[in-house]
Amino acid sequence: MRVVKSAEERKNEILDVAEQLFASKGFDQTSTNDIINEIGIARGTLYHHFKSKEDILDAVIDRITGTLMRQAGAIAADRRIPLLDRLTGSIMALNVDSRLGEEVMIQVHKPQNALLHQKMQEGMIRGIVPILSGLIEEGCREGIFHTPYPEEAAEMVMIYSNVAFDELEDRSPEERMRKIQAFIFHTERITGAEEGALQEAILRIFSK
Amino acid sequence: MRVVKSAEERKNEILDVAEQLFASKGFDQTSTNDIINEIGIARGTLYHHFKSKEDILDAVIDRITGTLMRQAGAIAADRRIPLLDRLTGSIMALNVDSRLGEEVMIQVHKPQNALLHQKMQEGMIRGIVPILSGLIEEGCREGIFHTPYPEEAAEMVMIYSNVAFDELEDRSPEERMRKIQAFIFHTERITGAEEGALQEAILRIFSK
DNA sequence: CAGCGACCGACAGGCTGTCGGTCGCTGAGA
DNA sequence: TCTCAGCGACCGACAGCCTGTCGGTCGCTG
Repeated sequence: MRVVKSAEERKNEILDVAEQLFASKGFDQTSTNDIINEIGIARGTLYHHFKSKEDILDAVIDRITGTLMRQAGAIAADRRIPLLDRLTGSIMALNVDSRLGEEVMIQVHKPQNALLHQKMQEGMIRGIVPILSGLIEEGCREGIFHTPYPEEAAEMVMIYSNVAFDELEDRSPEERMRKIQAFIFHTERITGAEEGALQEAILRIFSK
Repeated sequence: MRVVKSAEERKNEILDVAEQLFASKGFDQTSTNDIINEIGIARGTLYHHFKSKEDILDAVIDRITGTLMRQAGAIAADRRIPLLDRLTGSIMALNVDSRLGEEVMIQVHKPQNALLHQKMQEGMIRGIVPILSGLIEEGCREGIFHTPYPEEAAEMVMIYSNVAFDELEDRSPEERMRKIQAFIFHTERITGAEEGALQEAILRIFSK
């Protein structure tokens, strides 16, 4: 049967299904047949809306990173919140909640999803680093942070949290806690914050 | 024509060709046909020696990371060299020379080679982090470094250098220099070294 | 000369992307 | 209000790849 929808509606429908399948099986293991069978459209329709399978992946990632960046950006720009809390808050916004990409985030780390992971990481870094480095610069002017390399500092923090927390899934709770503690400690050192300052900010967020 | 070789010889022949092809075209873009045509063997022969295409990739990566790790390990263990020089030396051994994997290293960063890149990174981290963290612990005992998290410090330094220097290829020389300076600066901060200490060690290496 | 293991190549089954053609919807003109 | 042309969403067969399998061959060695 032939059901016509607007291009935008159909595109989103494809992205929804693709995101779900990529998340549960990985990109390589998901065939375009899986996608079109799930939706009930023909091969031609899929390729009418997207020029390749990888094009679909890119669009899925754009949607997710866009959402994450908007959330992080909103926190970073909210001047009612103390600066340190904005920094920790926007980093945490990337690794936790975010309803939309949640499933993807869980599966993203499997070895099979290398392309997904890499593209996502690239997109995140491009989008988030400027936000974080803005916060760090602001902190330098306020005397909270001290570093001649705010941008690279942001980059280092982002990259580490992205890669290292991937392998956290299958660790013991103690190990996880240690890694997180270490991450906070190193972020303080890199940004030149006072020791324990970020730690406090994080406790402040959780106590709410 | 039928040429019989020992299993080991044939395996290495396959790995040599695969490494070269993966490096120049990427893993996904290299078909098993490319490999067997280049060597002049049949499909069955390839699958007699390796159980899958990915198995070949794993073997290629093992060879490369093994070589790099041996080099870095040798430097790290050479007690005739000052500790700081051993640290910088073993990190540098991973990103520069290494004749064998050179071509691969150049192409590894292309977006298409995501799987190659990720597997390589994982292997490197697993192998190098213990070496570096050993050096850092040693430095802590000597009073050169100061950190409660030597292992995570090593991890952070390794991950960053692996990811961030990927995108360095297409930057201006000034930007590169800045990134490298920043990396050294942050490594000092993370390890709790005196500011400028690593910088000096690196200059010492290059001046030879 | 037997047996092992390196080697062969046809084949099954799956994949992506293409292309000529169909059909529903919309809006302009009668 | 009716008609009809054109646009764009949609279809599905097909070409041309791909990986991995399997029964069988043949060289070497003891």
